[in-house]
Amino acid sequence: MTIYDISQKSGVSTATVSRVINGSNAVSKRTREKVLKVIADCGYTPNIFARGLGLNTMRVVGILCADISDPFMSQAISFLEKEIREQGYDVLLSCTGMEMKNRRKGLDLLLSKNVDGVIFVGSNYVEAERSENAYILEAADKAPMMILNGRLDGDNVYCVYCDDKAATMSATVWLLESGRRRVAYMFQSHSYSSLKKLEGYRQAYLNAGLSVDETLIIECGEEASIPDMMEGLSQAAAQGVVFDSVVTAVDGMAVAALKYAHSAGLEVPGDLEIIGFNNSPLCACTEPEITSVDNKLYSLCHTCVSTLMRVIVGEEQPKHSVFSSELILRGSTSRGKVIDG
Amino acid sequence: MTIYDISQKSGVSTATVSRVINGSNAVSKRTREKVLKVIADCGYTPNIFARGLGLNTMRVVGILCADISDPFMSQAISFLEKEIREQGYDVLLSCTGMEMKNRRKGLDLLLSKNVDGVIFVGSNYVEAERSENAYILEAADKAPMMILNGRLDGDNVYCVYCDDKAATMSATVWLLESGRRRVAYMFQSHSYSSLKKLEGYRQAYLNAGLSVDETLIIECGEEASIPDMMEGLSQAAAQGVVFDSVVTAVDGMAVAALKYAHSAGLEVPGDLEIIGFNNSPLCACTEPEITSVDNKLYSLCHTCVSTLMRVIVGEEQPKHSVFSSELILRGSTSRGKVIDG
DNA sequence: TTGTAGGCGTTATCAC
DNA sequence: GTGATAACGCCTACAA
Repeated sequence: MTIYDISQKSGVSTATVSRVINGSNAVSKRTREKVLKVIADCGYTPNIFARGLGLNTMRVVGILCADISDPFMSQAISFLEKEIREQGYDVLLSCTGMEMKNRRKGLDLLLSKNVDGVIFVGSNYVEAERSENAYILEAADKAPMMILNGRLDGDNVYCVYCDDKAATMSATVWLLESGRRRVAYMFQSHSYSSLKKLEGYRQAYLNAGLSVDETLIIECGEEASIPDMMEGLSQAAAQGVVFDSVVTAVDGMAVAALKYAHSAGLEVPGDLEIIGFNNSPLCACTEPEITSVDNKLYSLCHTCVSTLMRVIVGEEQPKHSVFSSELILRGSTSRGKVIDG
Repeated sequence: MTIYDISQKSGVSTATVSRVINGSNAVSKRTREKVLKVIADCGYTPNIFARGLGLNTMRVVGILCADISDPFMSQAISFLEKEIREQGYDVLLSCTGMEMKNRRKGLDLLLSKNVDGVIFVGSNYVEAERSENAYILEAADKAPMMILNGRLDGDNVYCVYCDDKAATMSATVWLLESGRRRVAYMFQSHSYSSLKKLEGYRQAYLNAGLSVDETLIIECGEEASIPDMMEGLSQAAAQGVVFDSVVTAVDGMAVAALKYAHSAGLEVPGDLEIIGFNNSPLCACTEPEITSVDNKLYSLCHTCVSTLMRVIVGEEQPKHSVFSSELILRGSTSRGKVIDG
């Protein structure tokens, strides 16, 4: 069943059928209805490949992420997919893990399918070191690159992110103002975002006129599991590091901190206050629930997609869209209003 | 840069270039090398749309799910995506929610992109009522339909699932054999899988020579949140329903049950034992951790993709692949070996 | 408002 | 082993 069959059955030319399909208004009402009826009767759908060949697009945007089984990423992708679909585009998904070689390959594969744009998901997907991101800058030649929760400057590269430095700073300040003096900071990756958060942590101490105790900065391996991270805290404690609160780079680490507290017989928030990052559903699964930095994921995703769509149609768009975070108070901190189950 | 340019620059025909690109061995070594060099020099890549038009495939499989932000689904999709990519196919993702109209539309959209196969993810995606699934049977005309964690019989429809009835039965039996007599069952959807689980719950009581108290079967709304589900248990308790343990249809409900216990001042597992379903990462985030039914998600996904690939190349394949589950013991139950943090 | 015809870039089928 | 050339199905000037 091709456009040619339809044109025959409805006694018009293929051009007219094409016009009807594409909603051109240069078709008489009578003709349109006649053709539409034949199309409906035959259950005809245009061949997407032929159309792609002519138009040089299949209306698809590629999404690249390290690991979709991560709750934060899957939440992001859930938002993105919905927005993208509403714009009449499809989503090609590629999960590459963190290995650079695979990230490159994933992007190339997406480009080889002539996607109309690429979205990089995950604060840890874009490296702090600019040279590491060269492959993205090159790719931007072929399609717009959208960086969600990361920063990268380049032609045809657009970033949508939360001010992570300010966010971690205010989380740390919150604890300092609650009277805590030994705020630990836990993090994993060396992404741009991760380093910004660390800066924010330091800034909070500096602004308070206090100096930073470097032993309070606890780094876990890139692939650390919950037990690994608990172990990290245990070891720090065993080595004499004293901390009365923890700020973490992601919620998963906050869960680990909570479980560490439980295993060490510490009461939360009395003995240990904990603040996570991302305000993911995980925060509502624990007891007590976890205070976390809401980095406005929905807004980020919405802006990301709408910016991309405008770029695709050739509109000038801001290279950076920056949102502010918000501290969502729950039971793992003691001061202020508490939202808990 | 087209295949024609390459043919000119290397002084051969487009046919030969095409042969080289596609690894045909009917090309002399000399010619091949010459062409390969030109291709490399020009950085030429074949136009994917033109190729799609000729071959009538773009090597893409569609994945359909209700909600990728659900940890279980995102884990499944993570596994599936990896396997699919290893087979040289790309993944087109569509999250449709549970509304039937949208599920239909999602499938149609995927089919209109001429995907080589469709995978339905999620035990609650395929309905118990066969007539509700008619749209899938029709679609099977155009591409193989793979049902992950659900059952549906039809031409070109393949199912890969865990024996949910047996799984829930053994979870319930486990509690009965621990001496519990008031095992509640919590569930949400009316999917095939969900009904099978309920059957398993009933069967456990029957096999033990006990009768089922229908008030112990607690149904939550399709879209119930954790607080909603906690409320469901509270209400049941308030209405005089006595239960000493809970089996749930998904882990999220087990989290809710745990939080209910906490709010009601019940000790877990002493006053209330809890068993979840799916063995998702959530189970390791709570205190105590949650005993859950492992339904062998990785194996399901692996088999699903390898079956699909074989179907695509025309091999005869089993219409049903059934796996057995396993109860993973953690701190929310009291008997036997406990894996906990 | 409608029709004709050429082009999009590959692959496949023939001959040679 | 290689080269012409005809599909593949749609879109879109350009003509009428």
